[in-house]
Amino acid sequence: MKQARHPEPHEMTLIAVMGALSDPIRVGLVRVLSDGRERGWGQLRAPVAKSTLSHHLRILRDAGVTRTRQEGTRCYVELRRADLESRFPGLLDAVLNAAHADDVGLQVGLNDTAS
Amino acid sequence: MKQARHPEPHEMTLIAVMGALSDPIRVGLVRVLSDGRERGWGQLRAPVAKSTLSHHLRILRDAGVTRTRQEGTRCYVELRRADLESRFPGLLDAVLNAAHADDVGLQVGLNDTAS
DNA sequence: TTCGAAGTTCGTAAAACATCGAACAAGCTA
DNA sequence: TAGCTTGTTCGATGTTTTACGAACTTCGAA
Repeated sequence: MKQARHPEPHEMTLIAVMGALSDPIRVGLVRVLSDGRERGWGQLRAPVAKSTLSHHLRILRDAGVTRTRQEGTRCYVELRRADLESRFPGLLDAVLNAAHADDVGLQVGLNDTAS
Repeated sequence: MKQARHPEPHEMTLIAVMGALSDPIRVGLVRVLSDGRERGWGQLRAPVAKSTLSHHLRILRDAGVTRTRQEGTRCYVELRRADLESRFPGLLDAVLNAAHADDVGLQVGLNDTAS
């Protein structure tokens, strides 16, 4: 479990980001992270097997949408809001607003832990 | 070749639109149409077979991104800018700006016809 | 050092997608 | 009517995506 590679802003591509955000589970994950707070992997709740959740988080990470930090055996995920905004201005907000208005990604949430 | 069905604005889904806009050919088509002018099918130039182009135009149409109008054997395509804007505010512009800055979809263009 | 917890990776299977050429349907035109 | 033009649809193929469980790796705890 080595530290995963994250793309620099200039390495992000529109197509990869659009692809990453065209799956309801991943949009749900992004919504959960949209308050800017870093979340523990285990805190994330989605109706898929953990290997599948790992896969989705990888797609988001590889596209540059999220950043994953390792700490011991745990890892923490956060949205790369500023990087996305500088690279693709307005895109993330437009998607988040649309997802909110449309109730996309509600199947994803947080486990009830002491926040 | 009956008139194709187009989704009403309330039938459009974010996921379908994001999916439609996560392919470079389709982003290129949207860019070509982004000046708001209606274009003839035959005017559209993309490095794929015509059956494939037809497929891409269908994905865009089914997602609600474009409208296709039939006239005799010809058909004409246009961007549904206002519908998209009302349904997903800011999304199309963000994608178009990013695509422009990033040179996404340049393989798509117009045939040199008397405009 | 043995065990459990946390994620990732692997192997696999099913579905979706992109692509092509061929066949087709519908409307002009000769 | 016969033929041409314009796009769509069909059938096939290879790739990508989503998904699962099992196996694996790391680290922390007992």
